Amino acid sequence: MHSAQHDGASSTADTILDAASEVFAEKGFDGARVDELAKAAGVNKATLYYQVGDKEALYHAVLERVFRRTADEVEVALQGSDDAEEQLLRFITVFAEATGNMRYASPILLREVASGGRNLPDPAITQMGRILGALTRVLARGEQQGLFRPVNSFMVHMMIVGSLHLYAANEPIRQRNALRHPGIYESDHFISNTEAGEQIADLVLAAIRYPVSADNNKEKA
Amino acid sequence: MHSAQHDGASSTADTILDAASEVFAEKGFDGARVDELAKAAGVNKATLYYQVGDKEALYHAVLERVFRRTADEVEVALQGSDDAEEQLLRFITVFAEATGNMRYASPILLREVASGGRNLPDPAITQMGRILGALTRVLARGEQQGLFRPVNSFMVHMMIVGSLHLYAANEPIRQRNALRHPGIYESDHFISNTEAGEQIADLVLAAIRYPVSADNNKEKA
DNA sequence: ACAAGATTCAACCAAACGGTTAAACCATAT
DNA sequence: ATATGGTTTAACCGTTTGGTTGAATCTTGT
Repeated sequence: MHSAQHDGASSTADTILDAASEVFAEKGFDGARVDELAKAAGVNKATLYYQVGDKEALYHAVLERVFRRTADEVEVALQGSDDAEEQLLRFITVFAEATGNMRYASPILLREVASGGRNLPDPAITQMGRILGALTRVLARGEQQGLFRPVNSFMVHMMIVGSLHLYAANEPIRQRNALRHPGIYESDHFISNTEAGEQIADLVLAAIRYPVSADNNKEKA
Repeated sequence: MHSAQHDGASSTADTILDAASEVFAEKGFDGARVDELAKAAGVNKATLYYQVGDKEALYHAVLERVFRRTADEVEVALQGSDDAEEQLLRFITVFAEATGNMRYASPILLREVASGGRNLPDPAITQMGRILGALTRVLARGEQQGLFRPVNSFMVHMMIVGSLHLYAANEPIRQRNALRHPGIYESDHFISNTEAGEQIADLVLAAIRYPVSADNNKEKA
């Protein structure tokens, strides 16, 4: 191998992918300029074409990588437990953590859905399928165990993914809205992504779990 | 008024806004071409500039209109009932209907959130606030009435809006995924937007309602 | 030390883009 | 009839854009 890349060290291509993830998240595919992508990665534009390919190839690579990472984290988190409730809790909190840490994930996902998957390559769809599959298995197990009531697992997936991505991506708008109303501070609008995950987990569990008893639950609040 | 517009008839500007809503939904602000916007409206490009203004002004007008329409429908739906549970049900189903009918609404919303509100004018934020405000009042009333447990109403808003917009905008990807797996047909992935609204309403109600009794609920499934 | 391939770069290009212009069109009032 | 002002249009323009090129510069095997 005549590559400049040493073992373990991050290659030029990785540097480009990292930078491109943030630029694409901020500007979207059409809004991002190739000059800007190159500049953000600190390489010449021709280097970008040499290392990754054209703008579309770069975008595809970014997409697959972000979904693969999320899917990996989720699948790992579900190992080592066979209690469905525990697994569901882990699924949601780990998903929330992942989207909170990869700040570019939510904007990219939302834009891609909005465009009808116009630039979504098949490998990226496969990664999304891994995430949905994991949740579906957890819900099925919970139903078998008599813990969860039967639900449309795809809609539960929409609830979890939709609320957490929307909340994470929302942040700039929430900030701006707070500036518009300097008098009042809505603490509900500014919880961390982790807290958001916990609250969504609480709500989703309450939504699908067979209730235990009316009096028990009232005390939780 | 020397305008060519007669009472009630739709003006050239309205025609442009209608067409632009669909083009912007499909392509996004950066992806939409002004020539394309003009062609979709059936007018000359200069007419578009004369009637509405530049590309950004057109986009702003589209945004405010779509959020205003949704907010109007939601607020109307809540009138004529003072039962919080009934109101919450109406909120969700009407919201689902509105996003289902205005097919451009979900892509536009998702893209705008993804971009951090970069092109979001203050009037549009005001409209979003009307929708959130309506839900917040319903939840507060339900809590007062002893029907709902105390929850972060912003996160409940994220759940409802996120899941329904994500589901609606998702459709092309679901279709494509179905083609990728011709053997299996996942009926859960292809319910109508109305049905999706009903399922989300069911889940959200279960999430925030004080449970009545374990045995009662098991029979509902 | 040197050959050879891998990698990076500044400069360049054609096409596409958002926006403008001056002229034409059309309905109405007098 | 014709003047008036709102409205529409084809043609045009300067800039930006994604992508390319050939030369320069590293890296490695011998």
